[in-house]
Parts: sequence; C-alpha cells; structure tokens
Amino acid sequence: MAAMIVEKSEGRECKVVTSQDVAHAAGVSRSAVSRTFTKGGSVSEHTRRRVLAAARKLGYNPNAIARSLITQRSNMVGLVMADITNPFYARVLESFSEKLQSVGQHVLLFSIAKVHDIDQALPALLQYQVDGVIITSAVLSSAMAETCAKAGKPVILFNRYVRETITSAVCTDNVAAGREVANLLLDAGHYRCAFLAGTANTSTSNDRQRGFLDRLAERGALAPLVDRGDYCYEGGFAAAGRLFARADPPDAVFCANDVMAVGAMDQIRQVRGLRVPDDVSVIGFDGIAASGWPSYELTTMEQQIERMTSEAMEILMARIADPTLPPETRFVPARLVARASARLPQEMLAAVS
Amino acid sequence: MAAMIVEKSEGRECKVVTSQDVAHAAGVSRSAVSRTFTKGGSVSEHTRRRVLAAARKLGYNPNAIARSLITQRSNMVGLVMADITNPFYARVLESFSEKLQSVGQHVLLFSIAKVHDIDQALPALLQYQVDGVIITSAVLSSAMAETCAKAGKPVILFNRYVRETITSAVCTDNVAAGREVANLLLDAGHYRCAFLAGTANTSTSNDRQRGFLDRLAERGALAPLVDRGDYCYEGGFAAAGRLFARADPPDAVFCANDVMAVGAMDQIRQVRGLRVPDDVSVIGFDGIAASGWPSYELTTMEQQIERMTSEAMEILMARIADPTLPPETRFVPARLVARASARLPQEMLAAVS
DNA sequence: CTGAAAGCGCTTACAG
DNA sequence: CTGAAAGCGCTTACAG
Repeated sequence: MAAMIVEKSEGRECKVVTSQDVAHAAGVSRSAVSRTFTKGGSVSEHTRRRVLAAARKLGYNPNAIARSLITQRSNMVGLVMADITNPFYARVLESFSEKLQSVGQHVLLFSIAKVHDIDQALPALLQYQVDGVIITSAVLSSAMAETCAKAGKPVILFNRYVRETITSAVCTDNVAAGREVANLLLDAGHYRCAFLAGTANTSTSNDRQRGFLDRLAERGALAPLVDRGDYCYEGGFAAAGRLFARADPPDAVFCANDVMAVGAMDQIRQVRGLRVPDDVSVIGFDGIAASGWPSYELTTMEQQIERMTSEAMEILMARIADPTLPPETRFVPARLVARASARLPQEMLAAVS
Repeated sequence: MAAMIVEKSEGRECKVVTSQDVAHAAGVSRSAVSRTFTKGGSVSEHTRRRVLAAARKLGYNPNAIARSLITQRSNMVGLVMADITNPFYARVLESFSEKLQSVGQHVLLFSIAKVHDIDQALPALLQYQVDGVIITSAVLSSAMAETCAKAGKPVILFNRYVRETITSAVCTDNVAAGREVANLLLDAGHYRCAFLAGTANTSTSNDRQRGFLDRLAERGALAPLVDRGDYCYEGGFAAAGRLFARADPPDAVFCANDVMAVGAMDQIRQVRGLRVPDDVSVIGFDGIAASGWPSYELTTMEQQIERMTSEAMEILMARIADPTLPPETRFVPARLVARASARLPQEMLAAVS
C-alpha cells in the first residue's frame, strides 16, 4: 500500500526526510502536509491521519528554518547577557528562557564579555532574523537601536533604560531604592554611611548611588564615604578593606549588589574581626540566594525578577505581534528584605521579629 | 549614478534589504553579492568594492537563515542545560558560549526544568537544524540518540556518559575522585565518614558515592552514613541537620557538590555550633566561587571546567566537520583544592601551608 | 571573474 | 478540502 521510497544515498549524510517525501508516502500534495503541521490549516480528518502516519513512519521533522524564511517569523528571540556568572543574572536568564519557551519562542543566546561588545553581537542576531531582542545589563548605541527599529525588531533593555524614546526597557527603580536605604539607615541611628559602587558608568550603580546620596544629603547626614567594587566578590572584599583601614570607618555600608556585600562582610568579620550588625550594618542589592544563608543573613533590596521578566515579556510579545507599537519603559520597585546584617529602625524590628 | 531604489512600502514593516537590492544598486548579479559575502568567493577587487559600498549604503545584512537553508549548515549549536542557577553550570554555560561564539557558532539555548524534559527539547532543536547538540547534566533516551545519529547531528553529553557507544561524552572521573576523597579522609585519621548524595539517579552523584564507599570499604573503614541533599543548599542544610541529630554523628562529610557542602557547613556551625574542621571535616565537589570565600574555605574536588569544555568543543567540531567520525567519551580528572574545611593528612598540611 | 538558472524546504494565495 | 504554482533570500555548479 505505502509507496516505496528509494533513499537517494547522499554521500555520508543520511537523507533528510522532507515534506515532499511525506506527501509521496501519504499520496497527497506538499500543501496538504504543510497544512497538517500548521495549526490553523484546513485538512480533512482523513488526509490529516494519512499524513501524520506517513510522517511518523518516515521520522519527519518540519524544517523550522525553511518555514521561517517564508513566514518571516523565526520564533527566535535574541538574548544578550553580560555576566551569567552573577547569580542574579543567572536567575534572570533562567526566568527568561522559561517564559520564552512557554510561548513557543526559542532563545538565541549571546554572552558578551565586555559591555561594549554589544554592537557587534546585534548584527549577528539580526542576521538570524530573531523576532526580537532582550538585552540585559548593557545598553546599545543609538545607531544600533536605529538599525533594529528600522528592521522592525523590538528591543527590550533589562535593567537599563535610555533617554531617547526608541527602545523599550524594564528596570528596577534604583533611585527610589537608594533613597529607601538612606532612610532606613538614618532612622536606625547610623551616623556615617558608605556606598560601595559597582561597575563604573552603569546606570544601576549610578542610580542606586544617586538616590542614596541625595537622600542622605536631604536629611543632613554626614557626607558618606564612597568606594567601588566592580560588582564582584573580590571587589567588595577589597573595597571594604580600604573602608575599614581608615581612621573614620563607616558604621553602615550600602553595597550596589549582594555579591559585593558578601565580599564586604567576609572582609569585615573574617579579616577585620568586626561584628555585623553591632559594629557595622551591611545592606546589599539583588536578593541572590547567598543573601539568605545563615552565614550572611544579608539585608537586601530585592529585585523582583519574576515580575520584571514578565513585564519584559509582555512588552516584547506585544511588539512582535504589532511592530508599530511605540517603545515603553517600566520601572519596578525593589523590595526590602530585612535580615540580620543591618540594624533596623525600632518599628521595623518589631515587625520582623 | 546610483540606481534609484523605490521602496515598496510593505504595510507596517520596513522593507528588508536583500541581496537582490544590493545587486541592483551595485549594478552586478546576486551571485556577485553572494560571493562578496562568502569568504572563499572569487570576485574582482573592483566589484567587491562596489558591492560593499552598496551594501553599506542600503544597510544590507545577509540573511543567515536563508543561507543555512542552502548550505545545510546553520552555524547554530543546541545547548541543553538543566540547572543554570547552580553556579557550576552557570560557569559551564558561559564557557561553552564563549567558545562556540569564538568559532562562529551561535548558541540555541534550551533550559529544561526537569531532566526528563530533554526528549521534548531535542526535536525542537533538530527542527532548527542545529549543527550539533551539547547536553549538560542530563542524558537522552537511546531512541532520541538514534534519531540524532540518523540525522547526522553529533551529540555531546557533558558530565554524563552512556554505555551504548552512540553518543559522545565528556565527564569528570567521578569514581576516581570519590576514591581520592576516601583516601584523604582516612589518611587524616577520620573514623566515621558520611556521604551527602545529590539528586537521585544521577551518574555524577552515584559515581562519586560509589568511588567513595568502595574505597572506604577496601580500606576497612567503618560503614559510612549516607544521606541525600538533592544538589541544593537547602538539601545540604537539612541533610546535615539529620546527620548531626544522630547519636553517632560523622567526623567527616563528603558532599556530592559544593552548594550542598556550603549548606551543610551552615547547619554544622551556625545551627549545631560545631567547629569545622576541628569537630568535623567537610569536603565538597565542583569548585564554585563560594568555596573560596573566607566564610567557608571549603576543601573541594574541583571540576576542570575550561579543560572539559575544550575537550567537548574538540569532539563536537570534529564531528560537525565529519559526521562519520565515531562517538568518543573522555574522562577528565577532578583536582583537589585543599582549604581549611577539612583536616588533611600530615604530608599535605606541609604542602599547603 | 561573472551571470543565469536551479534549488534549499517550506507556506500561501489562488483556483477548483 | 485540495493541489499547482510562485516565492521566501540565499548559494552553487555550470557555462562563458
């Protein structure tokens, strides 16, 4: 009954089975095969059954690349990430890939070493006809943004935002979070604060610093110390070393991320022999897993990852469906997670315990 | 001079510039354009210059999808990962993506929640015509392996291996590492060891356990305690809680990975109030960043990530170039990183200090 | 070196 | 519901 398929032996590679082969085997046209594998396709139950049977027998797998060439939709989203090794971004990556997969999108991952590599990564992404691009912790040049806009490819920045209204963005409200930390530390009676900055020229670090320092100044607090730790453990460890070698060390340190805060705590307790929070309060940012470990009990401003990735997905998918939609920037508040590493205002202590 | 290009307004989307457009603008054929963008293409310097100029002016970007349809090479590699959130695998991912990008391959990432999801992930990968597949910490069914083999797509398992000689693999020699830890603890005079297993039915955990227990038995050591922590912090924390609630607690704990070891140490010191290594030695596996933090100083069997990913790349790229090459399995030794969390044999103490 | 033509594997109006 | 035909954007023998 079934047509005999003569395999045209193609050198070393086994012949790949194509919709044509399935059509032959099922005794229908390629159109019928295509419709069977397209979800809205109108096929009779009879032919659908024949096609499916033939496809299964031959081991047919539709070629997504060929399909996307004609549909102009690749169902791939480019995901550009700068520092996967940072536990915060590892969770962001996991969250995005889960959400993208759940809506049938595939993840074309670009890992960039330096933030500047982004303008080289994007053309490659565009060549692969991704339906959209998500960029975390980096910002593309306005020329590149222009190129993407012209190509009708929506771009979403994650944890960055730009003044020009050409690119969408989802970002924690870092300025507000910085202000909140200032209030918290002052209310608890700290008198000499320090800010431990992340990588230079990143809006995340800058905004957290600005909110923190501005609010400190508004309330007439002592001028805070500022040092820098490049967003990594070693950086936080070293910066805390400098901070506490001073004659006038701080009694509170606000770190621009948790990884640095953990490094700072190790320096403060293991090397300097100081107590946290009795001698010095430490507050971090992100809410990574280690912040909750009993060894640290780090008070931190948590970034709401799931909410942020959901908002980004919403913006992205809407613009993939309708590229004429204007860009949109959304800010998500950080959330205080109060733990043992910081002396807190009286009223909060009651609430926590 | 330059030909006037009339943009055919295509609804909302801006017209995408194609090799045809560039050909027109440069006054040459599509073939010439194609050759200019193919690295071995024979084009005169004159036409190459004209083509490049036209391409730049129009903002032409070759369509990689269309190209791969004809070349039968997508320059995409499927990367299947089970737990990006584990710092060890985050580093593996970063290492692979860096190496793949450096050889012009692009990463199609599949993040799977459960290890069993892998047989669903692979068909999707295959539909996108990836040139090969790397699977970390999971093992595909032999039926799926068969499918990949038939499609001529090389598959490399990372940190897994299979008996059937149909799939390549790169794996730490977990059995040998387990034996080494047994020797180490026994030589240092420990008398009651415990093994803290990872996720059930994973070869990594099983092999580490087997090597450890076998060697302990060979040397006539006391029967070791065994508990399970599912490869996560909370699991290690809880398992250590059970271990040290016993009347006969161990004086040494070998954990199947570092994340559990860190959890165990927090339980041992913060909750139980025991000292490490004075009361109990702790040894981990992987060599994650936290193992080196002063708060833990965790002695661990480090997996040589860079070497392992390099070997995997070697195997993969060779088989992409020549699919007839037979599968190959390579084992890489783990490396002891001696730190303060374990009492070590006398001779090693001298070497370390 | 160069161009016309065929074709990669699919989808999609268009008639029937 | 169904099939023949055109076409997505590219590359690659094949002649010249």
